[in-house]
Amino acid sequence: MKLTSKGRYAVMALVDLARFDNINPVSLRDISLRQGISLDYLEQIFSKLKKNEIVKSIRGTQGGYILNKNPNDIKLTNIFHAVDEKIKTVQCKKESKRGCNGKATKCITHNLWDELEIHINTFFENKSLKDLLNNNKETRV
Amino acid sequence: MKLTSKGRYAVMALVDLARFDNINPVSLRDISLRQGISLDYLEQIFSKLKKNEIVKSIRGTQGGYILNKNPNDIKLTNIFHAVDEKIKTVQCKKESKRGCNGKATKCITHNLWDELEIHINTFFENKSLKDLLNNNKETRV
DNA sequence: CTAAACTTGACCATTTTAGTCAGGTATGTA
DNA sequence: TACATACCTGACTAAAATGGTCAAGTTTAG
Ligand code: FES
Ligand code: FES
Repeated sequence: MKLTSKGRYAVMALVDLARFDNINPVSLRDISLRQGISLDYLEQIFSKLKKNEIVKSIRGTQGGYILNKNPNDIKLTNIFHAVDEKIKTVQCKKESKRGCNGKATKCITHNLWDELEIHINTFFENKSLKDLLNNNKETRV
Repeated sequence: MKLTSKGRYAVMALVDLARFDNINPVSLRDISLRQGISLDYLEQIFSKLKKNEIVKSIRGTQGGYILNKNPNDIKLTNIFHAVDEKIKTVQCKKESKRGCNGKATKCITHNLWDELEIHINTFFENKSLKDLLNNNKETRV
């Protein structure tokens, strides 16, 4: 059970972006340098963030990305969803009536994993980009 | 972020075992049939559970496995640890002072992932095999 | 007009996962 | 004592996921 770097980088990059986007759009190049993430990889990630309306892009020289929402309204859930970082604890398809073993009933641990998934998602729903900014300022002082 | 089937099967098999081990040891063959898990794969898993003193084995005809502890004392944490199902949210080495980007300080999201890891582990520490048995009985009624 | 920066899509090496396979060894029962 | 049952061990591997790179654009400020 581990986090993929896609989700990790997405959050990292957005925190960086949120810090600097007050004045000008922020270029991926800058984020790449500051956070040590490959530029090509960042492009993939931001393409998805844009499709999900979390950021806006500005083309041309001096272009870059800016947030499309208030940091307080961008939850980790939104970010993870955007870059396909899925929380998958159950093996079966949730909608299906069949269990993961192919039987007609759900397996004996199905409810447990479902509970776990809710537990984790709760964490993500309660964290916004704003929280991370504050948190980071605190630890800086 | 997903659970591997090693962890999932381990818990599934142990719940099955806990239900039937009152009278006789339970053979992997039976668990395999009831839960639809490959026998060869179960053997790998139980080898680890045994090394970690979660189950005991009885060889020969009519042999099988029995729990080595009270179901109330077997937490999900113990099971996951035994089969190497690790929760890995941070990228960096925790003990190291360096960040995941190779820099001298921890990255701006490190604290967040650490918090997440604690959040998940709390869930596992508070769930015992006993809870799962009860839970399952309840949903059966 | 040109350099900076976004855009798109194909491609790929490595690692992890989820097992299988092939041999054992121990022991209760007939 | 034979033999079937069930544990035990380690090597092997196909398929999927991961974590990127590479190439070839388009857009626009200056
Ligand atoms: S995880 Fe849903 S049926 Fe097993
Ligand atoms: S996750 Fe620990 S430094 Fe980035």
